[in-house]
Amino acid sequence: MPRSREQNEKIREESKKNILLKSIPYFARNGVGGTKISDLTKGIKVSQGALYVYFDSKEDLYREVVNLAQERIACEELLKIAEMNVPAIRKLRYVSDLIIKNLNEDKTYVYNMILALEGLATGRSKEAGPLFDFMKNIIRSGQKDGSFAKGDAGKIAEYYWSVVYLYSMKRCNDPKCVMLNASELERVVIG
Amino acid sequence: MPRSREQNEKIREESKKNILLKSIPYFARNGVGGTKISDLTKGIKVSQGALYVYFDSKEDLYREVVNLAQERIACEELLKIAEMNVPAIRKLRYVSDLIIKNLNEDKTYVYNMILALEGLATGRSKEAGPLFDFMKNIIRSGQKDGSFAKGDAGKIAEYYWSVVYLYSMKRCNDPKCVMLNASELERVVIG
Amino acid sequence: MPRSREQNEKIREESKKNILLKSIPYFARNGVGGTKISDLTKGIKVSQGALYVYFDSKEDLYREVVNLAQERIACEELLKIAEMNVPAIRKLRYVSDLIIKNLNEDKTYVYNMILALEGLATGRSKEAGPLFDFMKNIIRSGQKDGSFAKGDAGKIAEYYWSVVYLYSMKRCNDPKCVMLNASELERVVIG
Amino acid sequence: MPRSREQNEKIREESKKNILLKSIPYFARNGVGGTKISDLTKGIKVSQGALYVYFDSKEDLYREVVNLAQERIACEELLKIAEMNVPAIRKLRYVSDLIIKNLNEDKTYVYNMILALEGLATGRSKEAGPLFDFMKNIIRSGQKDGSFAKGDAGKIAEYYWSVVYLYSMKRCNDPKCVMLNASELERVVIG
DNA sequence: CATGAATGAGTATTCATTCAT
DNA sequence: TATGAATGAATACTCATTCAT
Repeated sequence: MPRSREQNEKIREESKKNILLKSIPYFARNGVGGTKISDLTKGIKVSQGALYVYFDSKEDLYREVVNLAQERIACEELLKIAEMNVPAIRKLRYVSDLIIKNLNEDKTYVYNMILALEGLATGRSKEAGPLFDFMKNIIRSGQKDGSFAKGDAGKIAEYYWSVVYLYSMKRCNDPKCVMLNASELERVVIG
Repeated sequence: MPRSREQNEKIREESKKNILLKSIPYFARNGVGGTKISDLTKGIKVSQGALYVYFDSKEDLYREVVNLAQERIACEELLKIAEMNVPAIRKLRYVSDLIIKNLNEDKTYVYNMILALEGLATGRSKEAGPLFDFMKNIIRSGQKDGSFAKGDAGKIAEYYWSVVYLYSMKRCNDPKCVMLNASELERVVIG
Repeated sequence: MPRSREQNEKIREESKKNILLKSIPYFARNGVGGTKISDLTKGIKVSQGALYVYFDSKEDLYREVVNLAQERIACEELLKIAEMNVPAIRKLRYVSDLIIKNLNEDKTYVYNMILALEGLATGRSKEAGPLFDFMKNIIRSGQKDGSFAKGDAGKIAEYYWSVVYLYSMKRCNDPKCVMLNASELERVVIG
Repeated sequence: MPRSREQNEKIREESKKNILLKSIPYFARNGVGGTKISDLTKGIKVSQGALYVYFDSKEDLYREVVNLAQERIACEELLKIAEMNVPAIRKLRYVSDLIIKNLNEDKTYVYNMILALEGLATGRSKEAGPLFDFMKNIIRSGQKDGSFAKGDAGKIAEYYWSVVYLYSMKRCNDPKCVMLNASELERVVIG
């Protein structure tokens, strides 16, 4: 008996999601150029053919992986902090604590962060996506209430995330390296 | 009549230096993986054979290019600041001004900076070389006289250079992008 | 529907064997250095990529080709002669007849022989493998019963195979050249 | 004052001879394919350019090296044995003793022999040159007086030299290897 | 003529993508 | 659809030969 259209659709979705999720560590560790499709597919136990059913090219896969990583970083847990009714300085601390805690405890979080912020390190900050705007808003409100340093909120946000990115890279290469703490991370914002 | 040994020595040295210098923009813009030897040699107008006379492999060339870039960044002009008889906070400002000025005015400086700090972005901060130690010393002395923020001087130095690195990448991809200014750059150090 | 593991296993084995077998004439005729991968793959109608799926390098392929050639020469037909219950002198004649007949009739046999004995011509007689020991044993037993010449059995075996090798080379370069006959070949052993 | 035509001619001859002589070990050890011009010229302390003044190509140099090696093997000392007024069997022994003695004592002789006989191992026996005819004549006269085995003198000569060639290769690769003695070498001829 | 730096055609090897099963 | 063997264009590297000095 043939599967129904919905079942097929669901299976497709799941297969695709499976590939995306499992690809994250590979691209985070080695970048696009350093990741070989043959290694990747062997590692995630998917045939090369299957991969090309769901994605047009390695680049295409990479783009979708980055999008997924950004979604997973800019998750509800993080974004709802923006809506809290607390001063910007408290928001910033919540955010920083959350990030540092996750980077310390969750290797997958490290990978996602690297991918989510990879655009930063290659000068395509616009691709840093929602995280960028999220932080810019917090900074603006902190500057308004006088608790944050003055300056271009966009540049400062970039600043903040670049440090997060660098530390994510360090954790990725050396998972035992000492993490920065929240006040160190925030210094650039608070001044 | 054959050339003298010294003449040959000189020609060899110049050829090698020529390749190294002209390779800088290629590796800075595209990294090792993204740089094709055939493009590079065509671009710098040197035969592929000549390149392999002076370097064992693409990787070898890249390493030497990075070393050269580090030397050119950690030049006398910069390093003599460390020996000046002024407070750390003044030294820091001299350094920051110098860097920002050069990043603004000199595309080559941007390329050199990217290569010199590439190790940072891949978590191999030790490979950032003399720049790293140079900044650590300034930070330590600034912490001693109380003008700088407390904290692990190594981490803060990394912090500083990571921001420089990120902005260098931005300038490289978009030479018209707005540069950060000295006080923004220093905020993380001064706190 | 995907192939079963066994089907794939079989396909792989056959592909590898196919490459090995078809490579024999190329390496026999031109040696490793004289054989170009591009020519070889074009000639045997296999993509270069496929070759490198099964073999790490040209050298690796060559080694395996030599091993195969040795197996094919030291085949059952030949080796069972050693176990016959006849005097050494009869064994030697059987062996010589078999070799000469095959060299005369079968171009492939010529190629295999060249590859199997190539080690001889480069002074690495140990690599001549089982053929070498096989002949040494016959010679020893012939020396015991007095029908063969005295002397170091190893050296005499080398002698015997070197003549076989030389004639194989001649047949390879000029398939119409006059073959030596069994008694000429055996003279070195029988004395 | 410019050199006279004769002086120039002499200098040319000497330079050329120098290259030829010094190239012998390289080609003997590694063959044409295995010998790199860059290694060769560095080893014999001659510039690459100079080599191409005297020889049109690597192949050309190789041919001349082989010719020289053949001359040096088929030297007066050897060839005058043919004219001696002694039975063929004595001539053969003189020849065998001379060859074996030289192969044992003189590395250069080993190299020359390899080059002189290389044609044999590649089935181009005609290129074995004067040595071939020399031995054929001795064999014919030995067959006439009944002291040698019957058979095609040409084939037997090839036989004889092939063994000399193989042992030269062995000495070349392992100078400590045990040499064969005259009666072993002659067996194929005497029968 | 001598030199050795430079050339570039040639060769081995890799890897994203395709396709028969 | 799923599979992984096969493809071949792309790429790093080599080396006989040339040529400016």
